[in-house]
Formats: sequence, C-alpha cells, structure tokens
Amino acid sequence: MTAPNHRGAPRRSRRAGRPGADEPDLRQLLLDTAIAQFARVGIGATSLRAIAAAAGVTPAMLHYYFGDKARLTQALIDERLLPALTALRAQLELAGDDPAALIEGFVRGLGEVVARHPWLPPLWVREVLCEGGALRDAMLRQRAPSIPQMLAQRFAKAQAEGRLDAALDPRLLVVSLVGLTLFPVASAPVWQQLFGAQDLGADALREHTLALLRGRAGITTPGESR
Amino acid sequence: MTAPNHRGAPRRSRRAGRPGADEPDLRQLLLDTAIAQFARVGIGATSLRAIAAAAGVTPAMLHYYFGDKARLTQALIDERLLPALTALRAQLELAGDDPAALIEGFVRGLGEVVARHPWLPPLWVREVLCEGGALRDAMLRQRAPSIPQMLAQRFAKAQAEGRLDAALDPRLLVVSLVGLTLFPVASAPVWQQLFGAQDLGADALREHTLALLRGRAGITTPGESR
DNA sequence: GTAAATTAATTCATCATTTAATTATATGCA
DNA sequence: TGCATATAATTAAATGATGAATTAATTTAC
Repeated sequence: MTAPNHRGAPRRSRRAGRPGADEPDLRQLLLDTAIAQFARVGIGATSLRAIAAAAGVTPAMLHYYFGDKARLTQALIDERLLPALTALRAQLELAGDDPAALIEGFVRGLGEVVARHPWLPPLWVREVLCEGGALRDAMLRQRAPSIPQMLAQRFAKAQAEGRLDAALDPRLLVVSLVGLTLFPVASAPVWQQLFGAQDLGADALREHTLALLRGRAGITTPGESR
Repeated sequence: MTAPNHRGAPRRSRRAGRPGADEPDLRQLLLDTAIAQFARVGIGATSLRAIAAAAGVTPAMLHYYFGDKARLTQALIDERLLPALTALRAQLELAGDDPAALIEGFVRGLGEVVARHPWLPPLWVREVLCEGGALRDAMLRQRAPSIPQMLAQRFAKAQAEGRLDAALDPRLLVVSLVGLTLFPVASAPVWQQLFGAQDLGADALREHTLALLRGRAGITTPGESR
C-alpha cells in the first residue's frame, strides 16, 4: 500500500522514523511540491493537505519544517524567488548601458531564468502582480533586488544621453517589457487551447517579443540576432 | 442617504420584509459587490460572507438570488463579462481591415470597455488567463465572442495581402497585444507602489502602448494620433 | 538508549449551504 | 375604502464540510 499513484506525484512512501544519511532532503521536496502547486492553481487555492499528499507525507510535516503557511511562502520567497531574481539581476548588470542591449538582455535573461524555474511566471503574475495578497507585500517589503527600478534608471540615463526615444516614459517601458515577457508565458495554456496549437512555446514567444520590440526604442537588430 | 459607499462597509441596513417597488435591485447590487471583491482579491479568496457583508445583507441572500457560488460566477459571466466582450467585439468589427487601424482600435476599444468595467483586467488576467480554474473553463466552453481568434484571422489576411510584416506570427501578435493592454492595467497597483508614482494612469498606459507599437507592424501614426 | 523524523488523531476556525422564522408589501375581497 | 391574507424578501440560526494548526504517540537511525 504505497499510496495510489494518480496525478504526477512521486509518492515516495516515506518510511517513518529517523532517516538515513542518504535519504533525500524532505524539506526541499516539500518546497518544490509547494511551488508546483502554487504555480498551478495559486497559493490560496492549494491546501497544505494537497501539498503533503503530493509529496507523499502527512500535513504535519509542513508544520514540522515550516511552522505555518505564511512561513512556508516566506521560505519560498527567501530560498527560491529571491535567488532566481538575484541571478537575473546579475545577468542584467552585464548587459551594458545600451537600451537595445539592455532590452535584449532582459528578455533573454528572463527567458533563461524561466527555463530553469517554470513556476515563476504564473506565480509571479498572479500572486505578486495581480493579486495584492501577502506575497506581494512580502516581496515589496523585502527590498528585493528591484530589477524594474534598475531598468527604469538605465533607460532614463539613455534618454538623457540621447540614445533612447525621449517620448517613452522609462517606467512604462519597463512595465510593458515585464508584461511582454511574463504575461505570454504565464497565460500560455489559454492560448494553446484557444488557438488549438501546441507550438506556442517559450522560444517562439521570446523571439516574437524581441521582433516586436525591434524598430522601437532604437532597437535595430543589435548584432547577434541573425 | 441610502448607502455610505466607501470600501468595505456600505451597510445599506436593508429593512427586512418585502421591499417597495422603488427599492434598488439587490440582485444587481450583489453582482456588483461580488465583482468588486473578485477583482480585488480573486474569486477563490472572497467568501460569500464578505460579499454579503459588503452589500449590507446576510449570506443567505446570495443563496436566495444565485443558488451557490458556482452559479454566482456563472451569472457574472452571463450578465457582465459576455456583454462587455460583445460590446468590444462590436467595436472591433467597425475597425476595418488595416492592421494598424485594427491594433489601434483594439487598444482604444479595450481601453473604453475597461474604463466602464474597471474590474475586468484583474479578474480577466488572474482568473481566466493565469488561473486555470472554473472561470476559464466556463469562458472557453461558452463559445465566447472570441476576439483573439478574430484578430488573428484578420492579421493573417493582412499578411497574405502584404499589408503586415510576414515575419510576425499573427497569433503571437494577438497574445502580445492582449498582454500589452491588459497586464499593465491589471498590475498597476504594484507599479505605483514600486515607482512611488500615482501618475501611471490608464490613459498614460494606453498611449504608451500605442507609441510602443507604432513603427512596428506597419503602424505609422495612422492619422488621428497627433 | 536517545534524539530526530514521521504519523495518527484531535482541535479549532471558517466557510458554504440549508432551514425555519420574521417582516413588510401587495392584492383580493367586502 | 378598509381589512385579511398570500407572498416576496430578508434574517437568524443550524448544519456539514474543509482546512490549518496542534499534540501525543511511534518508528528508526545513530
């Protein structure tokens, strides 16, 4: 009776008692499972019960490792979200000052981060950008590595130096940029169903976004794009 | 006099008993209240309790008028969402065949709809596009007035006739367009807080989006834009 | 034998839903 | 016109489900 294996769940059928040294880290597994569920149906809609069941353990384990739901999401932020964003920001630091390169770097860099953390777009768009719940507050309080502010500052500098169309509000350019990169990925299932197409993958989306942005903001095929 | 209409507690203090003919329609008030709450914190996160309290009545009234929560959201779709979308589609029918005019018509038309239904972007983005819950299924099943498909078809036609850059996937262009128009509005509170600015209003967002799209997709200031 | 990890069972809160009672309006009838 | 009664709208209270959080036991590695 190792727990019936429906859905995607591993169901490790964890043996009770103190684990051996070679046992996989349950805490990390719980975080992964929680993130997957959160990304799929949202934080509010996933019960600790469901997370525990998907991980093949008892809900009490979540309390054992994290305390309560609030501290679980806090751990999610501290141990997963912030590192991912910090990595993205580090990538952007290298992107240089040219707005075209900056935009291309942001779109491609975010693409790479998302490839490694597929849960990020839906969770981010729903819970942080559109929800107004605890996760947003936690993120904004966190003095997170604010990529938007950094981008807006660089865009403003580029405008001051005449390297970017001064008619564009730098902040709104950032908003559009974030929307163009996160929104299509986060909403991909809808479009696939609506258009009956499975080929609206991440790569196609990213290249399309870049194609759309070229010709604007001084972006004119900055070299490596064919 | 009738209802001190601020945020959480209008408290109409509705008199018990059969109402007179001049009494306002409670059913509509409940729909409005539900929509406001849904847009603010999401469908899953709002309790019928909260809706009833905000409307100044007992939760039992929701059962009286709608039956249960599922039929409440169904009524929301039937009586609010679909009419709003039908109106938008009707506007688009008039926008003509030129892709530039079509895009401008879409962005401006959606802007007008949103101005009259401010609850639409957050609810739409969160529940339909990013959630995967009942509302999405209901919408897609509904054979809703599918604006995305209509736009994609017209874009494809324009490409066939050489009036639109053939390098753009029409479907992805639609996705980007929807994202560019809905996402910034739906996520406005975050940006206002992040940038410490209150001036990121709907008008500025719309004009910025159009400015961003011009120069692309053959959109070159199609006449009335200054 | 001891401490860490885990489960099973329990408690408490919240929420959706239902039922029974209550209030006031409208309507029929004299 | 005045009164009685049916009926629509509403409340208050009860029910049942679900989920978060807790506690006490149980298992196993060291």
